[in-house]
Amino acid sequence: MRFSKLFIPTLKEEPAEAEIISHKLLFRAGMVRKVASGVYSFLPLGFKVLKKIERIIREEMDAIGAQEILMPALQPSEIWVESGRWSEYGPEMWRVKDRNDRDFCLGPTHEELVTSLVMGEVRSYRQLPQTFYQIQMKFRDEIRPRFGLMRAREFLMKDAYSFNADLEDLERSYTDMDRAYTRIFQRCGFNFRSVEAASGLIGGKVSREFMILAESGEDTVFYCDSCDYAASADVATTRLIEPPKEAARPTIKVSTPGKKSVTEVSAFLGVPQEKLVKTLVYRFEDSIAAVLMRGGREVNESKLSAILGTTRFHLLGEGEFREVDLVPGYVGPVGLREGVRLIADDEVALLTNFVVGANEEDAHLKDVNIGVDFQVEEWGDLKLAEEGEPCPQCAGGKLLSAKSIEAGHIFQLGTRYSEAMGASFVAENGERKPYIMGCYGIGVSRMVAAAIEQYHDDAGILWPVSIAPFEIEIVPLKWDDGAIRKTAEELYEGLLAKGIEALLDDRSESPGKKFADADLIGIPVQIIIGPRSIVSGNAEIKVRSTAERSEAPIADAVDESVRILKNLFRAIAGE
RNA sequence: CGGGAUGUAGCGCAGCUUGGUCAGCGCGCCUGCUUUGGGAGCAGGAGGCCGGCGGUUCAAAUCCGCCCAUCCCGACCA
Repeated sequence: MRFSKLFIPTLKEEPAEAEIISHKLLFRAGMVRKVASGVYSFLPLGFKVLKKIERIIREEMDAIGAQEILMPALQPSEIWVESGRWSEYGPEMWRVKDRNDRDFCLGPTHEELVTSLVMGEVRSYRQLPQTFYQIQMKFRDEIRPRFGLMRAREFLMKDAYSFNADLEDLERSYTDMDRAYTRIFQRCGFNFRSVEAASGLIGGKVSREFMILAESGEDTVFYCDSCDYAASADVATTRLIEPPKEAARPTIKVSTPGKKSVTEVSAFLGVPQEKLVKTLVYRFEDSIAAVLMRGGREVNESKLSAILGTTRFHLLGEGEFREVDLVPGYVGPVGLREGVRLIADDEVALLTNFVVGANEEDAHLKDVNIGVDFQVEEWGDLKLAEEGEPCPQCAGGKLLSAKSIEAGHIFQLGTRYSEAMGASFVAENGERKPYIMGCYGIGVSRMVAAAIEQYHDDAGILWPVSIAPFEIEIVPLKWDDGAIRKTAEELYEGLLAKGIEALLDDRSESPGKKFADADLIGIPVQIIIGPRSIVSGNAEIKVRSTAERSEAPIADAVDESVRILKNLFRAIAGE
C-alpha cells in the first residue's frame, strides 16, 4: 500500500481528552476518531489492526471446530424476558422501541439469542456438541465510558457459545476454548495471564479470565511467586494462618466510649487487630446482611455479591442504622436483632476469645466465642486478598499483584439459560434435558488498545508483528529524487512479490516528518532509503521495537528485511 | 447517580477577573519560491453563529440563569 493512498491523519499534538497512552496514540496515529462518548470510528489503519486480530481469532476458533455465524445486534425483548434478564440487566442495557412500540435492545451479549436459535433446531443428543461464534459489535451503556477503546459503549467482541449434552462434554469444549484463547493471546504477542475469575451476572460456576498486564489496567490479578496460582482480585484468596487456640473465657462487656473503628478499639483495649471481629452491615433488596470479618481485613464485595446473588447492595450509611435499629460502630453478632442475615468469613472460625461490638452505644464484648456466645449458619470466603500474603495453593509461595486489562473470559454456564428458556434436547435415554452451555468472549477492539498499552515508547506504537497494520514500511527520505524513488519502488515491488504487507511512504514530506510518522504508527520493520544509501549502495533497516539498525546492500535489502521480520515472528512464537 | 472541571478555527490553547478595535496565537490547511537524515524556511492566503437557549446592558466570548456535550474522581470498610 502507498502511504499517499491511505487516509492516515497523524497528529503532532495529543488530544486534550485522552488520558491513557493507548488512547492518545490511537488518536495521534490516525487510527480512530471519536463519534460520541464511548463510541468510535475506526480509520483505515486502526481497522487493519482490528482485522489482523480478527483473523487470528477466526483461525483459532475454526481450528477447534467452532462455527462462525452472525446474529443480529438488534434483539427483541421477549427472549430477555424469558431468561429473566430484561429486568435483571439494568440501565446498562441499551433499550429501544420500534415504531409499534415493541421493546428491543441493542445486544450487550447473545446468550438468549443463540439459545433461542439452537433450541428450535438442535433436538437430539446426536447433534451435540455445537459451538458457534461471531465477531460483532456489542452495546453497553456503561456507567462511565473511559479510556477510549478500553471501555467503550459500542465495541467489537468475539463471542462463542457451546451447547453440550453433559458436563464432561462441556468440560471438553471449555478446555478447547481455554487452549484456543491461550494461542490467540500468544499469537497476538501479549504478555498476559489466564486467571481464575468470578462469573458475575452471567451465571455459571467455573470461569477464567485472560488478563493483559498493563499499569493502566482497571483490574487487579494476584499470582503466586512460586507456583502457577493466578486469580483475579474478585476471587483471589489466601492461605489462612491458624492462630493458637485458647480455651473459651467468659464474655465480658467493656466500655469503649467513642471507639468505633477496628484501629481505635484495638488501641483502646490493647488487643491486636487480629483478635477483633468487625461486623459490616449491608442493605440488599429489602433485607439486611451482616458480614463478620477479622479485624485488619477488607471485604471483597465481588465475593459478597456472589453469595447474596445480586450486585445491588451497599454498606449501610451513617443515617441508615437507626432505620434498621442497629448502633453504628457497635454492631456485633451477639444478641443481634432478628431478621439480619449473618454471614461469616471462614477465617473468623479460627478465632477464639475475640472482641465484637455489643449492639449498644459505647460498648464492646471481649472474649467472645462462636458456638458459645452466638451461632453462625452461613460461612464463606469473603476476604479481599492482599499482596504478600501466603499463596493458597502451594507452601511457601507469596502472592504478588499486577494491574491488568480483561481481554477474554470463558465460562462454564451450565443450564442457567437453557432452563430459564425451556431449551432442551432428547438424550440417549429418551429423556428431555436442558442443554449444558458454555460461553466465551474476547474484547477485540479492547485488544487493540491493550496492545498499545503494552507496546509503546515516547515516539509512538511498537506493534507486535502479528497484529501490525503493515509488516514493513519503506521510508524514502527524498521522494522527489529519482534514484531514491526508483530504489524505493523496486524494494516495494520486491516485498509485495514475497507476500509481505508493505507500506511505501511515497509522500514528498521532509525526512523529519517521515521518521516521526513511521515511528508513530509503529510498523515493526523500517527500510530507510536516503541520499546516503544511493552513495553507499546500502539500505538501512531499523527494527522499530528495539531501535536496532543494520545496513544491507540494496540488492539484498528485501531478503534481509524479510529475514528480520521472520525473526520477529519467531520471537512471538517463543522459538 | 453524586462531586470537580472544561466547551473560542480541523487540533492544541490565550482572551473572560476589571463588559466597549479581543476575534487572537501555535500547529495543521491552500498558493508560490527555496528546501530535504529526525515534525523545514520565507512570502502571501483561507478558515470561527466564542457549545445552545434565554436574561441583564446603550453594548456580552466576557456578567446571570437554564440546558447540552466532553473529561476526571467517587461509590461511603464501623
